[in-house]
Amino acid sequence: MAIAGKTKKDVLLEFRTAEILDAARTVFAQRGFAGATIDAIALAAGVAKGTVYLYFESKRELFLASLREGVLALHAEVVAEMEAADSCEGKLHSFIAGRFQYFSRNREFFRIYYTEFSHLIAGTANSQPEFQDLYEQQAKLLESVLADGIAQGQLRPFDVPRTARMIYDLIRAALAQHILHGAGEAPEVPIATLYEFVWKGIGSK
Amino acid sequence: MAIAGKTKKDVLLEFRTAEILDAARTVFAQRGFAGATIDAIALAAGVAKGTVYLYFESKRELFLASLREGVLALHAEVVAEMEAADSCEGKLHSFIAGRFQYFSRNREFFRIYYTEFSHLIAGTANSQPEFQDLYEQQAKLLESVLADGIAQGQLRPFDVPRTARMIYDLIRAALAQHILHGAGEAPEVPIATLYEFVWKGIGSK
Amino acid sequence: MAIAGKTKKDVLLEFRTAEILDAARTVFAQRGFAGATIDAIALAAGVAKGTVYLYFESKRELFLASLREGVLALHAEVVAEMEAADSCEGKLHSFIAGRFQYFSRNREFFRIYYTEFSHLIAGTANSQPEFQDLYEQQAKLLESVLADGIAQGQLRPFDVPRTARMIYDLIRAALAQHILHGAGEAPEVPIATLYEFVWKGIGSK
Amino acid sequence: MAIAGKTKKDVLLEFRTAEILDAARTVFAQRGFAGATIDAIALAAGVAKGTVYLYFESKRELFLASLREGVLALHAEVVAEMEAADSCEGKLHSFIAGRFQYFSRNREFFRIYYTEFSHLIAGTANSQPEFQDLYEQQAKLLESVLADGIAQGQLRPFDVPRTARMIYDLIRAALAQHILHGAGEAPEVPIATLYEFVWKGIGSK
DNA sequence: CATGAATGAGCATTCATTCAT
DNA sequence: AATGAATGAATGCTCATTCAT
Repeated sequence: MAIAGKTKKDVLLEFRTAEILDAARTVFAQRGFAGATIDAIALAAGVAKGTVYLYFESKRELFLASLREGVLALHAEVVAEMEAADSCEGKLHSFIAGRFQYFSRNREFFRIYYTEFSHLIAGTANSQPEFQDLYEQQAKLLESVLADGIAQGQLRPFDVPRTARMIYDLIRAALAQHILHGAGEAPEVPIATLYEFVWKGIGSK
Repeated sequence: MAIAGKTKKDVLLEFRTAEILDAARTVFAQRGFAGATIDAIALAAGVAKGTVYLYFESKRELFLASLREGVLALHAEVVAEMEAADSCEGKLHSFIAGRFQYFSRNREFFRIYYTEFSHLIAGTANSQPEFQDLYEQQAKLLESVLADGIAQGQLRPFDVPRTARMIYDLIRAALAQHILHGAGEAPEVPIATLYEFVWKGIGSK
Repeated sequence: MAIAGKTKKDVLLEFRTAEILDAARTVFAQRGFAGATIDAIALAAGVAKGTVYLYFESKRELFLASLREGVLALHAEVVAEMEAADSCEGKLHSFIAGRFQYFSRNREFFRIYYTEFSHLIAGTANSQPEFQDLYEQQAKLLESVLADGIAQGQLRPFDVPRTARMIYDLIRAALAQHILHGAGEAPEVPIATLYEFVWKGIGSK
Repeated sequence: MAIAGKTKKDVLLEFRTAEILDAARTVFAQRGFAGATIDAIALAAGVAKGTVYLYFESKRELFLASLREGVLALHAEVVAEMEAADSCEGKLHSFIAGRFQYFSRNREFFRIYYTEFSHLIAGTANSQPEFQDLYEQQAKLLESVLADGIAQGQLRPFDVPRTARMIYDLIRAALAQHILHGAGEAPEVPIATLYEFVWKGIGSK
């Protein structure tokens, strides 16, 4: 009974949180951080303005939460996919394909993801350290694949961190073309093009 | 006399315009579009707030003008550099190196350039058609090099527009690392790394 | 049984009321009326926010109740003390000393008492007639002593109501110095100083 | 010409400042600090909300300015009046009478003056050090008169700072009765009553 | 032409109060 | 009776834009 009571509360909490988070993601994606208003988010979530503040401390916090949630889900999915691959090529392919698949299912989220990581790179406004961490987490994942590839002689030696960031940014760029300007095209072609480009760019021969 | 009078006027007009444009570039670069105020720009330009509106219709318009000016200068410089190169590799190298050189001399400008093209790609808030044109202008320049390379058999056949945009965005990303996080490092190494990566990625063998 | 049941209810009612009233007094004293929140009071009282509204109509009402309670207790104590004194001087001294003693034991309460009577006098925002009554009750007590003193020839004739209010306010001011800025000093000295000043000020010779 | 131009500007500046300050004084007096809104002040001043912020940094700053202005004017007037008196009694009388006269001409201002000094004494909310200074300035003025009186043997020896504050607060209390509840009565009677009260309270015999 | 004083729409945040459970 | 989630009105402050001088 105690469990049931607690669960009921938790369900509501999660439900509202998700509701608001979803609305926030949509509005932030459409209008950007500055352009989004709490009013609009509350309206989209179907709650009153004050309710948003029961679940999130501030506009910034809400924004970060919506970004964090998406990035963590992306990361989890990609990691799972990569673990299923056994070769170095396979892992790289999973890293790329996993991202394409995730964002194909979360198109609106890509806008915030792309924009905010651009801001992070440009050093504009935010500097949220947590942000840098999320970025690093992604890059490290790629670094480890590249380092393995070099160790196994499949890849030529190169500056791993620099190249990892380069590839990471390249994928972001290709994703932008596909997700935002791809008009619903199947992801196989761009994935193949990108994978080939990258593999050739770093391959040993 | 009519000519002289008009010229004098024009000189003043151009002078003021340049003065405001310079101030705007600096302030926008430092604080971003939302964070910049007309007050700050007017102060930096040494004119009164109202004067800014005699030369530019709105804050947005001023921002676009300062961006346009920089992009056109970049374009002109890169085109000149590329024309001096005769081979396909040389042109690609010039395209990359020219950008690094331009932005090494116009570091503050890079922030707006980078951020705003990110916004353009993300489709956030602006959609200024003129903007899209500036982007296309850059991409076309690259496309023509790639197309030539394929025609001459130096590059393997691939989807030219897609790849051109991908490379273009990759260069932007590498520039961001170099200009914003490179701590004054010489541009030769990142240029070489990037060039090699790209050339291998699209090369015929 | 009916009596027992009702009593049980009443006990709980009184208990809750007192609990909330105490919490309110503390919070109002610390943060002032505007600065206090129902949330904070409910927390301090160990009840839920909504519960406060079961016992008091509004924030203002709760504030008034906590003030009233304290003033009535003060009044009762001072009256008892004065009745024990037989001379006119003694009664005046009791009036002053009783206040010092009461507020020495209810320091936190003094802040609301002082502030709110200031507001009452200044005519700011409240005008609660009940409030005026509490004030008058105090003043009348003093008036009767003064009138007696004049009747017995110990005091020179003067405008009794005006002087009573003046003395009353003077005591409030001296209390403020003692309670809020006295750093725990013994009350004897300020009581003596004040009593002497007043007695000389109104004495017949 | 330069002077004229500057004057014109200054005149406008002073005019607006006074206009807003007047409106602020009235609104603050009627509704208190918390109850007053910038909107209401702007409306009363006949300007737009934003204009208020061209002349004053914040609501608090505006409030302080309106208080400061009044207190300084009061102080200047009282000092002038006291200098005209040559005896110790005369100076004390001027101190009292000057205040009654000033506030008779600035009734609305008395509300802020009274309330805010009460807050200062109660230690509520503000703590603005400047505030404490204004209070001290008044008290010192009185202290010097008392110290002179004792030195000349006209007054019995007593704790000067404590008594000065007591008298100062007593005057505030009497002023409150007269200004706020005196129904336009002539000031002579309360001045006389108060002066007599004080003089007897501190006199040597 | 240039100025800068004035405008007022716009927005994040708080909190007393209500009411379904 | 008690709870606490939800509400939404209220407000200080910013800043792009205008316009009288």
